[in-house]
Amino acid sequence: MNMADKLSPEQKLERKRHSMAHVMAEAVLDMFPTAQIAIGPAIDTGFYYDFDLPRQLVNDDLAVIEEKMKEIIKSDRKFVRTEVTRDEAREKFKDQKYKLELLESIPEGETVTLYNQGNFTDLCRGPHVESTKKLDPRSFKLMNIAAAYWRGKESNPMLTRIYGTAWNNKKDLDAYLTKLKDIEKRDHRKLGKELDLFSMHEEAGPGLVYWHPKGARIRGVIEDFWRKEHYKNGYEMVYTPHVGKSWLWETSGHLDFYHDGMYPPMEMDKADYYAKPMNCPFHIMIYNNTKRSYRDLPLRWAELGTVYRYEKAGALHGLLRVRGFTQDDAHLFVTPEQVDDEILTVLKFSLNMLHSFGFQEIKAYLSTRPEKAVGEPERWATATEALKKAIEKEGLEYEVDEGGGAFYGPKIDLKIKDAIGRAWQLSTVQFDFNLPERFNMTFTDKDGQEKRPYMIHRALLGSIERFFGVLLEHYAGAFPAWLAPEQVKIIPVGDNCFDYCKELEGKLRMEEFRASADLSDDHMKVKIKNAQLNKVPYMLVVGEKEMESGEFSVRLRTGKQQKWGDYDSFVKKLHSIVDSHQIEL
RNA sequence: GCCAGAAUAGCUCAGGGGUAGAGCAACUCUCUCGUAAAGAGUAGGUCGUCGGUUCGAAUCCGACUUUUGGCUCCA
Repeated sequence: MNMADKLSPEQKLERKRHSMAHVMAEAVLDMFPTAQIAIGPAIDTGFYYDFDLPRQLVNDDLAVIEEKMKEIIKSDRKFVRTEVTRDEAREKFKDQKYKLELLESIPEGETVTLYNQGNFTDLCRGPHVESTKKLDPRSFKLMNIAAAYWRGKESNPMLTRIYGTAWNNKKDLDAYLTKLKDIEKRDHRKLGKELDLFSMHEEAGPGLVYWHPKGARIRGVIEDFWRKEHYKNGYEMVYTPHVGKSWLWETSGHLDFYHDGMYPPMEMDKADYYAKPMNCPFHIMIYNNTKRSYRDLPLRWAELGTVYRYEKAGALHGLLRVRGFTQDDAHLFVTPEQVDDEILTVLKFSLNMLHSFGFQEIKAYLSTRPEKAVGEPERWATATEALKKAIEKEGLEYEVDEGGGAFYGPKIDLKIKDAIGRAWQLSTVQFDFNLPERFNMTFTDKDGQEKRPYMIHRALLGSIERFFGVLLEHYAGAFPAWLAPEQVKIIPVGDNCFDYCKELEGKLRMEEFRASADLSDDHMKVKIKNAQLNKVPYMLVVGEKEMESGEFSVRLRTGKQQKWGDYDSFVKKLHSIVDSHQIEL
């Protein structure tokens, strides 16, 4: 019986991908005999291999390497495994400095193995397919050339990495390539430009977002909803400054530990002011403004607080990673007895919020105490237990990241899956044992003792910018009616209907719908096309027929026609869809 | 920050050592139209910025800015 038969389909595919990496290395060495080879593992969608090459690669090289790989695959080369001694391996790779380094890092006592196919031998744990004929020459594609540091360390030499994608067959490869195209079509940067939602400006600073009127409308809807829900759920809103004197950041510890992530200070009146990278210290200032009693707790203070963080230039990415963004932040200050209830409540709230925006598939990640941590172990235990109980009570699927918490407290992160199955982290609920100490926060308990409250930091959407980017990609720009920047486009058939359409627009606006009549002198078909391209959910085409009968036929952005009756029933129907936040049109 | 690619009209893009092109959008005029593109015309660019090479640079070279993909997947 063949070993391979016992492998799961995933393991088999991984083996193929890893073997592909070796095939690619052979092709590259054939092209550049003096190349140094580093590592070449299988990854989620294929494989890569890192090389130190005598010259820079250009995109055209990929096609050449790809052809060579196909030849190698077709020539049916066996993958041969050999066990060798360390000295034999050292001799074999005497010209390959990276391989020698890897060899040294293999623990004593572990068997050293080589894999050979054709003209290529690699220091490798394996396993591999038996022969290149098990690989489908049409199942892979070299994707891009990238740079990577040797062993991922910035101080190490830079290597050339070639990424390839590989699948079981051509069909799977094509499906993957189609998916990539879909991802490209959904790209929030592209949609943001096409739908005129936001922009960034190099003259005015990278990573800083400008919300255009249509983007601002959507953001406004999100924020209004967010505020309303928070009031319903027992929160109060606070507003705090955008800058604070260094005292604040020294006390919070940010200047010690988070200095690199902060914008540099502005000097004024001989004091240094910093743009806030977080809202927490400000909320604590409000807490500490008066003496607090256990009767006051829990306190739940929320703020759409705009923060500024220095992100590495190379890390910036559309709305998903920016330098100025608005957190949907809140801090909960609770007594020890309230922790369990409070955590459960905030988790439920968070799930409801995510559901409202159309995210149904949600997974939790619990991060526990790392080795270096502040705060008494009992508090950590209480907090971690509360988080875990809440997740389990909600029946959420979850993973535990042991020791993965921040030094100041355990946390739950929630990740949603979008329309095409990608995971995004949005919500986070995080205990903080550090700041209450540093700011000496207290409350007076029943017994007259001054005690330390538990402080919980939480964001449901994460940041508005990032959330908006994720939403945009999730819906591919076609927002549900309640979020759409424009809900109804009124399209006159001819200019004899303009007055009527104008009147209709006014009436719909009085109903608080975002509606407008297209009174340009374009032809009707063009108006429909424009509304369609703008992904306006509902189009009312109004001509003599409608003016006479008072009955409307609604064109959905899907192209479907619907009979919604007269004006009153149209309004009623639209209200029911919008007010209930219905996702479908 | 580091490596590599990119930057041409509002947008999408072509071109390329001899001085700038298309489509769409904009503007003007004509058409008044029944569910995704009516016709004609006009205008629009220091070819990202700064420097260098050259008789001549948008084109070649360098720096900078912005942007894209990487820099997490471990023999």
